[in-house]
Amino acid sequence: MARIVEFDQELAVRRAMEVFWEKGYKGASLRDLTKAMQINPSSLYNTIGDKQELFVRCIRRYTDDRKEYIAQHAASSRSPLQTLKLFLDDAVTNVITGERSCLAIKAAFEVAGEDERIKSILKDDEDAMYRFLRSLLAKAMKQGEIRKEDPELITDYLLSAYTGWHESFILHRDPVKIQRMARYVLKQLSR
Amino acid sequence: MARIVEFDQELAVRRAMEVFWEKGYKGASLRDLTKAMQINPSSLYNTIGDKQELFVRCIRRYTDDRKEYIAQHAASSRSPLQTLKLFLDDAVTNVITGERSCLAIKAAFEVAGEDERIKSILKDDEDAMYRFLRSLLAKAMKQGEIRKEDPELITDYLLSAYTGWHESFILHRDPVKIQRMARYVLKQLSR
DNA sequence: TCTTTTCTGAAACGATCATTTCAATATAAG
DNA sequence: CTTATATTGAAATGATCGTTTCAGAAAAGA
Repeated sequence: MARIVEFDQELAVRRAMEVFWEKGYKGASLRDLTKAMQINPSSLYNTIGDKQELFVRCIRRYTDDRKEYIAQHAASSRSPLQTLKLFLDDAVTNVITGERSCLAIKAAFEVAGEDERIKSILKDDEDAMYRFLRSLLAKAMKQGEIRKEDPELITDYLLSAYTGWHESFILHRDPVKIQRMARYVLKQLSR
Repeated sequence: MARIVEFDQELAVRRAMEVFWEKGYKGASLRDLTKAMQINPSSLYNTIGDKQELFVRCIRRYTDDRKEYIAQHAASSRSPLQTLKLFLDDAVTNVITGERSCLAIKAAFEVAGEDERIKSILKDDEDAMYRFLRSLLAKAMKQGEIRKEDPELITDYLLSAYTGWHESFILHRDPVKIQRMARYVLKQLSR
């Protein structure tokens, strides 16, 4: 037979993801990408495909990481409200420590209007997060940990707020502002 | 003396704005731009400047339009709550009828991390909106039209939600979802 | 070891990028 | 009308874009 593929695809995609994350889809050149991936363009095209396909893989990798996060917290033994608090803490941390914001949100605004595959992956990602939060909120309400309301509305509210926090942090770089908003969300829920 | 500038700069910038709005900063080529502006690249460089400068002008034009909107509603004779309702209606309409989302938000996520001038303009824009809403909310609270709360927090909440609505609409294209969220906001305020 | 298959690296591909050049053109002042 | 100055359109600039080509290196089976 013949030679075997030498480079680690998973690692290479992870490295490409970092480049897309920082520069955006259009802002990342194939030179940037292949340099970070430490492979030759020919290797990229022989294995993964073109730039668009690589981006799809990167977005999938990013959202898969989130799916894992959700799975972990969904199986948690903590109380719903405690899980929710942890989730909000992580959300705040994500916003105020990420230099380059959130890859999924950036991709939504940059290319989801033109690229159906990307849009579909991001939609699935949001849906998964939606189901997780809705179920969490429903449980917390049932157990009387938070005020009873339409859990779907609250979920939409949380997801919207998270996106807004990212934009706010890009413009103002004010961690306290984000933390205050998160605290307010929690206060409103338990009030 | 000499020849006078022939093309209408204001109109040309407006046309360029549409291109940036649709394709993003990096996605818009100078061919796209000058074709839409109906001018020659040399005219662009002799009057406005390079691509970045043109983008700055476009973003300024966009945010100036918003400033005008704010000024109109700030001087309105309606009650604070009525103005707020109108504002929310406009926000929903903006989200669910705009094919290309919001130029300011897209620019924030695409370039505000790297371009200080753009970031500064967008920050000023957000600050203006912030002051308008805060004052509106404070008045509405004073007059007992809505529940008394920290008006700054509610303002942050509203602005965050607006950004999130845009992302939601890009992914789901569900107008009813946006309308429900807006109605929920209002319900929560007056409750 | 030899053959066969496949991957890798360097180079080159045409296309398009943002930007500049410059001669022809148009206008206002003298 | 002439002259001086500025704008315009067409073309070309070098750089960079995403992608492909291809010879040579590498590995597995015979």
